[in-house]
Amino acid sequence: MLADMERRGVCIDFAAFKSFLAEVSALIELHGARVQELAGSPVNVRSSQQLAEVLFKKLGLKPAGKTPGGALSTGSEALERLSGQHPIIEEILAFRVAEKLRSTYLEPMPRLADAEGRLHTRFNQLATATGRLSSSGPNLQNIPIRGPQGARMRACFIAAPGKLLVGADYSQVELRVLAHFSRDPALIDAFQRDQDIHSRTAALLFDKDASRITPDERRGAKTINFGLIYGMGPQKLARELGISVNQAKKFIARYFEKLGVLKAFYETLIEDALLRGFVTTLAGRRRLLPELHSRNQQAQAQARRQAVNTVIQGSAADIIKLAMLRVHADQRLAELDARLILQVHDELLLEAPEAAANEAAQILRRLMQEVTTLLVPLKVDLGTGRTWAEAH
DNA sequence: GAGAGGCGCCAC
DNA sequence: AAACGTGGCGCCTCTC
Ligand SMILES: Nc1nc2c(ncn2[C@H]2C[C@H](O)[C@@H](COP(=O)(O)OP(=O)(O)OP(=O)(O)O)O2)c(=O)[nH]1
Ligand SMILES: [Mn+2]
Ligand SMILES: [Mn+2]
Repeated sequence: MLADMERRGVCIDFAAFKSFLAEVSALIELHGARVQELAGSPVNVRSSQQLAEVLFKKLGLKPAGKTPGGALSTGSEALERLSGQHPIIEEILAFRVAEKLRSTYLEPMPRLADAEGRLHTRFNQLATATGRLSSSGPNLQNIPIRGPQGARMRACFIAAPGKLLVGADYSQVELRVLAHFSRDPALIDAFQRDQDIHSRTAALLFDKDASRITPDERRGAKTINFGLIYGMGPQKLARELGISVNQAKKFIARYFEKLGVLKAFYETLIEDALLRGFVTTLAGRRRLLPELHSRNQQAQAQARRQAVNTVIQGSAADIIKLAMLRVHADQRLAELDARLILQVHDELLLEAPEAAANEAAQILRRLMQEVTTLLVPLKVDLGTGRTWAEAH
């Protein structure tokens, strides 16, 4: 099945890639030149070492953090803290955004397409610790989606002439899996009422009605929700939310206030993992976590977070893999000539003849939702269109 | 020129 | 950068 998906590939819009690349290249020129001017001496903006030299020695800015290797960080989160202190910061950040698009997506991908204009990834089955697939050569699981540039990037991936893309993505999938495993009444209740926890968190964070939340705001809420359930600390939360560390501590306390059963589940899961030396997913996949017994507190804490994450992320991976087998085996989808082309962790993308797309979408949704029965419903969001931007 | 490690950053 | 986790890839730097 995965080999079929790899062989089939996905169609790309060369003209869209080309015009996007032209605009992005102009931005790289512009911001690159401004960085040179503001630095006062030639500097390779692509070199974090040279950049640190300019920012923290020449210009005397105060470093906002260090890298794991001990160097002064020039990562975007560290630079944003210096925003406003010197105009070069904004220019570096703008350069980086454009350069990322050029170097990772816009230049390489059109060159990798075959004679029919299709791009073929590899779906790796043994590359992750949790049971997820990975994608490489090129990676089609990390195509930009955020902001206007994200939408434009996704619109570069299209259906073949006469066909449509059908996208299906599990709603809040790891929160639902967590509700199932933990049996926490507050979580179970939320999903039995078909609530959108990401939107709810976004509404709280941005202080607006849940119905008026933008996709990017909702993505921000995901980071908070998954961050918190997988053990994010108050310092990072404070930074994410732009609040004080004390406020962040209170936020975390309030977040888990009504999730006592969830907390107890974490305890049981860790106890069990300590005893056995591994954790187990829904389908029985195991991950060994020897660091749970480490004398190094940091390594042990990391292993605890990994234990929790692996059960949930790995079970979500089990679920979609099973669904993919059902999709592949479905007679009606085969008759319709609706074919799986991509998997993006909890999303499936099919290519189907225009006239068949609607029926294919309904079948796909049903297969995904009903692939297994949890204590909460599995919900699938659908999209259909000429481009991946519309199908997501 | 190849390969490794570090950094940085895209996605889920 | 930080007590979220899971990935892959481009560029730089250093080594051989
Ligand atoms: N630990 C962690 N996991 C994440 C993060 N982003 C996504 N994931 C995992 C958990 C998600 O349920 C799963 C699928 O990602 P999606 O973007 O589809 O989000 P989700 O399904 O939760 O919401 P949605 O589809 O928008 O209703 O990937 C993250 O920032 N941290
Ligand atoms: Mn989803
Ligand atoms: Mn998704």
